[in-house]
Amino acid sequence: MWYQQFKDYLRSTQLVTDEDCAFFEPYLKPKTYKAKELFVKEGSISHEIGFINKGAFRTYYIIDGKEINTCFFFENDFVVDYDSMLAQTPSKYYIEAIEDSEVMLFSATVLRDAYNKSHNWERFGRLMAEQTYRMSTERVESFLFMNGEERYLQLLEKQPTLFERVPLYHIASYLGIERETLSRLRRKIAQG
Amino acid sequence: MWYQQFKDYLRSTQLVTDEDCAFFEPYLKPKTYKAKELFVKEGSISHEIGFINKGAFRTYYIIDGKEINTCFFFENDFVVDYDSMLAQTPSKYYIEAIEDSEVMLFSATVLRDAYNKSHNWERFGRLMAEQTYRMSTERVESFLFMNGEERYLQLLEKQPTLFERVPLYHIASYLGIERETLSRLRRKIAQG
DNA sequence: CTACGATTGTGATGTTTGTCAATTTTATTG
DNA sequence: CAATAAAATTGACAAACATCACAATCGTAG
Repeated sequence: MWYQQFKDYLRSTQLVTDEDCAFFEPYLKPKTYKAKELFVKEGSISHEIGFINKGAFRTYYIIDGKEINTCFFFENDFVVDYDSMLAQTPSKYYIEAIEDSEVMLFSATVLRDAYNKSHNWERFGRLMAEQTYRMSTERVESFLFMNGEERYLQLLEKQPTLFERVPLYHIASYLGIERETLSRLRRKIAQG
Repeated sequence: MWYQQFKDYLRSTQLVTDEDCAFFEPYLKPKTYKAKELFVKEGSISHEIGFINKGAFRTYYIIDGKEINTCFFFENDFVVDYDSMLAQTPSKYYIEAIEDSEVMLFSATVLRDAYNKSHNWERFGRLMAEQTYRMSTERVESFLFMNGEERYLQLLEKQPTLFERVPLYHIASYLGIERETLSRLRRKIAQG
């Protein structure tokens, strides 16, 4: 059952009790997305968060007619435009399913209620924010301290599964380089 | 009085009560830093957070013998290696006073206690984390979507005071470019 | 005021990466 | 399996940026 996976994930964090979980249950809505279907459209305000049971999503931005990927989400991740959700401002991004996917949806309002009613959920929210912050700073540092090749090698090491599920031209823009450049890097690295 | 400025700041957030503030008061330690004095040394674990009453700090990293600035802190900011503090891992950075400064110090342990004891403080921590997260993603985006010139112009618009208090060669590395490149950009922009 | 160090600017040159156009390889569908 | 679309590669060239060496300017202690 779909509920089960979400509950298992929450339990594994050891941050919330079964009681805390029960608060959420009535507000959870399962939903499926076909590959290429949009989860968030640029310009919209994100009211919903999805816990991914199965599948994958990408967040991208369009600039000069070119798509730039900023984020990938997979099983047991929360798919959301966190920025838009937090500030309740229009999203700058599109979020698109890149595989047929199954998610548990819940609204930002319910989450905020949970934060208000339960210290545990508030802590959960803090730790989530701190964790995403750390991922984000790592990314900033990768741009400050490394060149494209080093960023590629680091990503390859840290998230090898990414390369099995996402085409290289999506990864290139995530690394902040052109697909041609990534292709050349890979040849250079393969040749030694 | 130094306490007062910190309390005024906390009140202005409207997130914590006077009672919540009182919890902190016994643990606050005023401290001054001379310009060029270190607040955090690379390799150390950050146990302390400072609220800046007056002055300025910079966070930098040394790579290939070259300093790269990643962060600047000013009045009413918290100066801290947030990453090292959260994860309790050795800092990758140096944090240095760039002006004679006055800060209110408190320990990460006290903060964690506050998080545990008070839902209000926990919420405060969540919102801080969310805010720093948003600043961090903005920075990632600036690297993905913009070139050096655009990053410079954006920074000039968003943080004009930075340019009054920090030399350009520190700003250059913050922007991810060389000081010479920044100098040339400025000439080009000045000439139209 | 002078001298020194800190900061900023400039020129010449090389490297890295982007851009455009085309081609090859790989996957998908009828 | 053939046809077609999607993804990855390649070459030629241009633009952005780094590097090295040095010159100019600014600010401040003596």
